[in-house]
Amino acid sequence: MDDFTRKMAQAFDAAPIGMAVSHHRVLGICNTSFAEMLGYDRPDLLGQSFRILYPSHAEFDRVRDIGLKAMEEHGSYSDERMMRRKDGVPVWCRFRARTLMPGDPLAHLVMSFAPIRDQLDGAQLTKREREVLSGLSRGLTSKEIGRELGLSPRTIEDVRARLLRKFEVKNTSELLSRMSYARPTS
Amino acid sequence: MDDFTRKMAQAFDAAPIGMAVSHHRVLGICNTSFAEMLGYDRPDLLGQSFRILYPSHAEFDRVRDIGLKAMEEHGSYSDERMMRRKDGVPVWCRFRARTLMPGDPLAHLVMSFAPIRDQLDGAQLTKREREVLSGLSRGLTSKEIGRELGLSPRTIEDVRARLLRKFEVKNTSELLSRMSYARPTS
DNA sequence: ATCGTATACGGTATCAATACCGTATAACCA
DNA sequence: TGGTTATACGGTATTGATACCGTATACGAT
Repeated sequence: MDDFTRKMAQAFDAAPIGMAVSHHRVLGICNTSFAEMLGYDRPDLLGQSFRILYPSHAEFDRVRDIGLKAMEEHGSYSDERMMRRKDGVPVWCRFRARTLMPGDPLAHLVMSFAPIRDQLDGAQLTKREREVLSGLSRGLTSKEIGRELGLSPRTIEDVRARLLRKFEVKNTSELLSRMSYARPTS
Repeated sequence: MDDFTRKMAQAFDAAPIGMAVSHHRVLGICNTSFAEMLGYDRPDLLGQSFRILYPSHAEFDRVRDIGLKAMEEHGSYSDERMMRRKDGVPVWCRFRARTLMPGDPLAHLVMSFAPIRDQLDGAQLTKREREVLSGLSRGLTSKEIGRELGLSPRTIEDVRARLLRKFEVKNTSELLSRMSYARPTS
């Protein structure tokens, strides 16, 4: 066996980002990061439909055609989407895909999934935390976010402090550099 | 050779995100996306020092120890950094790394590179601005960045202010959230 | 039922960030 | 040659962030 092939396979497996290959929305192979990100043991995923990795059947249907045109034209596509962990917890991901068959993109897809909150390890954000994070990413002060949400600035500082603890970061700048963006989902 | 290995190698190669493996800062293997992102033909990269992929020797030295501690503790590290294309154009990237040897992290690294934006609103970052931005994304204060770069904290504040003006943002938090790839540009 | 956590708010103290004022040098460009 | 920008540094003044102290309610889990 070719040494390069072996090394590339090892790199795929150990990649610091979730990766998977699908054929017509059925998972062919994936790496360790991918299985871990979604809370599965890898063998349980092989051959499964991607249906189980989305929050709902509707969402699964919805994302199918998204990006099809881009992949037919450019061979690749990227967006942000919600995935569903085995325990039901939603995971926001930066999703990237490249098709190996531009004529029928879904026939052979190579995808990468980068969890947006990669330092959090299972903890999820509360509604308040998402709301505050949204304000912070827009450069608002605690006072301004408080006004926006109808709360005392002190409360915003509490939430902010909780975010810093959760992510084990020193300040808001480091927090935002670890996150992409957060919008309130409810 | 088993079929899985072959498929994983193909997935590595065709991944929609730049990937590379290094041994003590020398590139072992990389995929097509990685070579394309940096403007090289892949064969020209194999066996090369990562030095040529950074904007300067100083930058190359500077990023070496960043994240070492995190990798010793958690096995992985992630930040945002500037890479240098073959034609000299800087590329701002989301960088992720996992080490296969936590005792000596640089000995065997698997990395992914996701370009954040090809041009930052037309604004080119100077060397100083990149250095300061790097510190800010790690949560350092002006005083700490000044120490790291051997400059007065006042100078760091000047550079920081220039960054805020360039990107038309209110504060450092908004700056760093705009630098994140996942945030839709306004 | 008690524990932990999220929520919400008050105070105080300290440090950091930001915005101004100023000077100065060096580089580059029209 | 003058104009612009980046670099580098000093001062001061104000606002913001962060870390503590405290209280209180609500809710879910063990």
